[in-house]
Amino acid sequence: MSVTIKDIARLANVSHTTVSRALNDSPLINPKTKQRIQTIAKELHYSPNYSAKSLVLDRSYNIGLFFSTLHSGTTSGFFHEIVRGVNAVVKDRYNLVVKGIDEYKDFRGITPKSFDGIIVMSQSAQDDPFIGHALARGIPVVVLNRHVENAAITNILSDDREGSRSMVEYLIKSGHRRIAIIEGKRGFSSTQLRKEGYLQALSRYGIPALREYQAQGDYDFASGYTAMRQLLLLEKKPTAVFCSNDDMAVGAMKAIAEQGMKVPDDISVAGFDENRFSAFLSPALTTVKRPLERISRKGAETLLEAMEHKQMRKRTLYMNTELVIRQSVGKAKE
Amino acid sequence: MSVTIKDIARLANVSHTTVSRALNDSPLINPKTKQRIQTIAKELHYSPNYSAKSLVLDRSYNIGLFFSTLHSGTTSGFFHEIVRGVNAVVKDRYNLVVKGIDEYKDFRGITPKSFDGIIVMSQSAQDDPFIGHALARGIPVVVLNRHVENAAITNILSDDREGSRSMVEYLIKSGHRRIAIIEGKRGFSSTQLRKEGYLQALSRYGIPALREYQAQGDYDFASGYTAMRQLLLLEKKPTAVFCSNDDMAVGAMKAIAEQGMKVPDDISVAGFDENRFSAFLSPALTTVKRPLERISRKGAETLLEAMEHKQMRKRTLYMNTELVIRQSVGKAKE
DNA sequence: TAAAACGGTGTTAACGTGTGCAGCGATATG
DNA sequence: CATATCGCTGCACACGTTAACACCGTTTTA
Repeated sequence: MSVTIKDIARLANVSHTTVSRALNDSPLINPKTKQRIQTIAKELHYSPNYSAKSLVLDRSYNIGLFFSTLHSGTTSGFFHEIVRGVNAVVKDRYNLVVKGIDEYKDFRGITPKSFDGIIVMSQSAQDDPFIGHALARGIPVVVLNRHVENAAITNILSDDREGSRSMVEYLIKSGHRRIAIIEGKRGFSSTQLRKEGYLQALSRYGIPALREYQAQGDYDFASGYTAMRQLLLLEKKPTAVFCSNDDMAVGAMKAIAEQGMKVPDDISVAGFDENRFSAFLSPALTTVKRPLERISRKGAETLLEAMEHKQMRKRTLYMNTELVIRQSVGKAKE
Repeated sequence: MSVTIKDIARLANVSHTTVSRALNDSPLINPKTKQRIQTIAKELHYSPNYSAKSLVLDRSYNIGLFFSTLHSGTTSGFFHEIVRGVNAVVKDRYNLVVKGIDEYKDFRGITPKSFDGIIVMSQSAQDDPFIGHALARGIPVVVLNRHVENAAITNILSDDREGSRSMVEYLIKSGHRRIAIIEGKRGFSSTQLRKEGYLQALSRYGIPALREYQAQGDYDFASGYTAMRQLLLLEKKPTAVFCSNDDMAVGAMKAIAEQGMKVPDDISVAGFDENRFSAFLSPALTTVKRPLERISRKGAETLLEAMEHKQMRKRTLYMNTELVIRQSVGKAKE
């Protein structure tokens, strides 16, 4: 069927051991023999059987990239950016296996023999059993996007609380006092942190946090729309809305437009994430940039390094968020 | 280190052969022994070494999902939807390896031993060497999104030409005569097909296809914006613009708004793809729905089936596109 | 000049599974 | 009662690769 090192050995009149060494560029082998073997291998289009390599070398050549879910709450832009960032680092050195944690009935398949390392893009504490399992099995783990207290994990994330606080402070400095929030998916830690930032900003400026200005969303377009409609029903409408992500901001702007109101003249809208489309909305969206590509690259690099040294350091890396000021936020009128 | 069938065999006082059979639920084994072994295995948290299984069973447990590229021209919504669709079928039966073809320097790593099957989400003829390689190695291949003439390939795609033709016909029926197109990424076959549909529609209604109404894009938001700006510079502005995907339609709408014009009153905009956000734009985008999730699910199912029967049928499946009429297209004025 | 070192190659076992075949005792058959 | 059948289990090998160790002829060293 497919050609093995034994086939090459036969043709080169050497043992398969010599072939193995030659192809792995071992210094033990005579350069001329090595050359001869390598050309034969090339002619036969030899390529190693990775299952066999895996078995003896005890490496799977797989890296797992796990999302809490591939569905609700994981936006397309987010997903795309992460996969892209990780793959850019991993290249063709490893197979990148992309999965949603919620696709697994049990985690028996998650073993050190199947995954040389794992990156978890974690949204909520629901992922902890998964992370714990991987860790217990001795697999090097990097957790992105969420802080997890543990002995042997590197965390890489943006400081969402800081980011949303500075955004809401920006709204306040623009004169807004009636500021609403559309929250993210319930149970996601990013939801919690962004909310906290919002509350902190209000509290710093002595603005009371009104319950009716806090609307639940789930990070999807539709939820932003629905939540905004609710907010617009209020007697004392907010003059500014902080949306916990850009997708919901799109939905919110839709709801506003439907009422014949204008952004930012009648109401200001701010987002979070800096999606690719945000600059191309009308008006362009003022938002908080989260360095997702950097986070994922750094995560992949950290993992590869740890895999090499067989040592994962416990540490937490924060990547700075950044205010992106565009046109969707204006000065408050009154 | 980790527990193997031999460890279990020792504890159960049987040979590892018996353990192997018991765990694979072979009818040869006495039910009581089987039961005993299975409980021991469970207690020890045994999970098979897939590298070893792979070696002897000659299966990798990997399915490759390859995109032409993970970068320019592959939109986030598209990417997300495909990965989601395929994973929904594959579940935890296989590892889904997600890669961009352009990440490979050479294809030596693409062998039947590394991939039990491959799904190619193909955008252009540039992928043909890759597809040819996989085929030559005897790997079952399903190609989505593009038609490839070959002996042993199943193609699954939407009829983009048909879709764009019916969209442009809809524009014409709405009274438009000066209809522009913003094309997709150069070299992508979808770009070509959608253009053809546009031209066919015009020709059917005897409307001349003007060169200055055909603007180049690359499927990204920014390119839609830039292209639309060009179109708005024309003396005889188009009254309707067909954008080859929804992302570019967003960019185009931005450019229109910047000129103080309104959609659809001053100019109509149509898209293609039916992205998640399209309903939430203002105005909501009239577009062509491409059944991406269905395509990817069907692709995955077809592949799995072919892998089981070790037989890939040559055939081409077309999935219907669907006109989604919303508010971004209006009646022509004059 | 004998012994040690060296460069290059082969022998053999190992990694953890699955499987063809032989073997065993108990039961059914002639 | 001898033989065939049946149900269950184990032996031995295979999959393709790497690696510890042995080996052997040549060169260096004492």
